[in-house]
Amino acid sequence: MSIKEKTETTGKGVSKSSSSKLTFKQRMMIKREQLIIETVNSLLATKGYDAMTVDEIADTVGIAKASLYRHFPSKEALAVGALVDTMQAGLDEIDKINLQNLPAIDKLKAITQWAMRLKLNQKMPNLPSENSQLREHLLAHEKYTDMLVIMSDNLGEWIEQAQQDGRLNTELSPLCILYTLYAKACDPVLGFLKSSGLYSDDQIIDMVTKAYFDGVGKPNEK
Amino acid sequence: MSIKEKTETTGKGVSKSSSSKLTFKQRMMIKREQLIIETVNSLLATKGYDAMTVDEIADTVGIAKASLYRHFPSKEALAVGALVDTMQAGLDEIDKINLQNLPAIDKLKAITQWAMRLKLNQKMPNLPSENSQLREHLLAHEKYTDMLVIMSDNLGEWIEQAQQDGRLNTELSPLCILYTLYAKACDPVLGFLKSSGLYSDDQIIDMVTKAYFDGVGKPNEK
DNA sequence: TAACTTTTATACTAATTAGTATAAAATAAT
DNA sequence: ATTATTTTATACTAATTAGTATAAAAGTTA
Repeated sequence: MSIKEKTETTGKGVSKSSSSKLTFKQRMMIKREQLIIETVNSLLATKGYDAMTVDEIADTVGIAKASLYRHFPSKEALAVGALVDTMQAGLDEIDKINLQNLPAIDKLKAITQWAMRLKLNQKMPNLPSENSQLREHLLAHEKYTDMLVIMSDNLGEWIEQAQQDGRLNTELSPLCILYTLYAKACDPVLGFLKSSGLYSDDQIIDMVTKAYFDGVGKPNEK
Repeated sequence: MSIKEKTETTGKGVSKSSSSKLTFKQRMMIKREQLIIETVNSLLATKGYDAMTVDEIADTVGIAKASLYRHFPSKEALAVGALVDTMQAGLDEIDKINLQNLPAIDKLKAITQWAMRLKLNQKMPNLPSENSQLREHLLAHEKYTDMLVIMSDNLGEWIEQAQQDGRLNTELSPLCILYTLYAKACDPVLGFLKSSGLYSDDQIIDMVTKAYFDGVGKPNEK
């Protein structure tokens, strides 16, 4: 491999900031890396990290394992790459929502529903379990933690604004609301309701949104 | 091993119905089986099925692996045993609650809080992920599915009663409420709030109960 | 003490799987 | 066409781990 043509690999992706001058090869590289990430996200969503094998990823993507390892140096790097990608998608969505001039409460509903739809489509990776190797790695990964902080700051602002607007329960601390909001992204209820076959995705999202914001208790008298 | 003294093993436990005439050995057997189950539940709660190893279980219990396999024939049987045990504890708790003459809504709060406390104490086993081997095994295990049906029927009655009492949101289907209730037993929010170090267990349970029944939205004006 | 049972420590097997090495095949570049 | 590069298929290593075999140690019963 000539130095001139050396492309950025190992999941860092071909840096998007390096102008629009990309060779055909680099384009293909990016395209395939996206496909890999999507596959890993799907497998993380359905099977979880431990049960997902690298051979399986390669087979699903349709490339040789050796090629996979030219993009990402390890299974953990694959998972981290997928989680970072999903986090970035969340940040992008937050930016998009911030462009519209909505009340804070509606911004919160919008991002919650975005996450739930991802989960329903089995594209939301499962969080690694509490004491896992992967979790430690994730929290040691600066890019990921940076993104997590940015997202939490942004959601935190929305939450505090919504409380000031009198649209969020002020008996609950912002931290508690933040965590419960994150939890919607991995809520098993969505999958259960879906597999019941009784509801459309939209109905499910509607129900769970109501349950979350209005509570399951005391009937809603409109 | 003489036939006379053959004790029930393999996780079925020494049948409690077989009178109170138990030899010392049988007592020890039961005692140890309980210890094993507790250990497995704790490991399932903290690490999950895949990351939990049989050697680890044996070490934690403090017995040899061979002895472990005299109680349970496989790793899956260990996990199923632990899940059945937790399910039984839930059914026992439901019976206990049914003895008190509470409004249905308070029964629902009571069982929810019982489950959350178990989770906070890291004794609530994590549900196996959607497409896992263990899940299939569980759903093929008659005892477990029977218990699940009994529990769901009982909770379903409470839910419908509470809706008739005007204490549960009637916009939500009983099925949706049932699933969200089950989800409280594995809600990651509890662990997050705990690890923040800001709240006592009671405070956490109080907050999450409020969030669940009253909703995070629209402030509670009492 | 002597006969019997259970537990333990240890070492093994067989299966799985992350990651690597290599040579052939395919693709691209000149 | 020829050269350089990349991908692929295949096979391998090394580590992990579920489950078993075995003989010594510990405990129980008579």
